[in-house]
Amino acid sequence: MNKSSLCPRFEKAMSLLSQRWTGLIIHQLLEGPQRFCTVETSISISGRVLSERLKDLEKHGIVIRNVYPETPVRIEYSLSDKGLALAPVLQEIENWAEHWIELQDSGNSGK
Amino acid sequence: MNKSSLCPRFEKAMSLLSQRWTGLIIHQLLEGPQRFCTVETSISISGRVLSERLKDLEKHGIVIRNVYPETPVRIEYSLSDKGLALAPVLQEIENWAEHWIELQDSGNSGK
DNA sequence: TATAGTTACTTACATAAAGTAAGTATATAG
DNA sequence: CTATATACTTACTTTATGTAAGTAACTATA
Repeated sequence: MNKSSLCPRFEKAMSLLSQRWTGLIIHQLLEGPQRFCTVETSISISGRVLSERLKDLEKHGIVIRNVYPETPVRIEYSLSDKGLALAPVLQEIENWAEHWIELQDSGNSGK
Repeated sequence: MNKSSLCPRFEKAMSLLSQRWTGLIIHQLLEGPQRFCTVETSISISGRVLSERLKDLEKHGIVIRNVYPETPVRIEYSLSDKGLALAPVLQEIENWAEHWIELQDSGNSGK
């Protein structure tokens, strides 16, 4: 019951970032603004869940939905400053993965 | 279809870390070795899922299960070097949360 | 010896989240 | 009018998680 030991900001951040796909979507958008179908195929997420996640991330001010009334209309998703600020988090995960994840099996690394 | 754009190590790391509770469990264990019930109550996770996660994290060499044949037997979970190496990731999430997460509403921060 | 308590789980079942596939809306091209 | 494309939404299935009860091993108390 002592959830009090956790910083509520951290807890909120974790509830966002520990959702499936959220990290990969942000990582993908760090490469630049992209369309729905680009993200969809890049990370092999289902359209249903991508739609859900993008709406959620937009609601949290992490992702921005840009509509270009071209012909045909083009919609691009990009990261806000809040979203771009997550770059160091993803970078640290990459660093860790480089050092500690082995590809052959999923067992423990002896490094 | 082009999953090739993702580093497979990173992808593997994300599939672990983006599971619900994984981050909070590691964050909790960064405070030191702890018993099952301590983790359970600290982060309000259900015993069923905690058991599942600890087994998975142990399998991946991130968590170590220490059995002390005392009376009564004491079982403590701690982080391996691989697990301890995740500290910078959690730290970056904390930094981000400090700067960008507001507590009142879940909307976008204007910072 | 019987009863109850504690820890670390496991099992059975219910609900929530995610995957799959088809459908809709809007627009252009032919 | 038909076909194509993008960005979704909807209906349905599968998987993950939550809840609550149960089990195993041991201790403490009556």
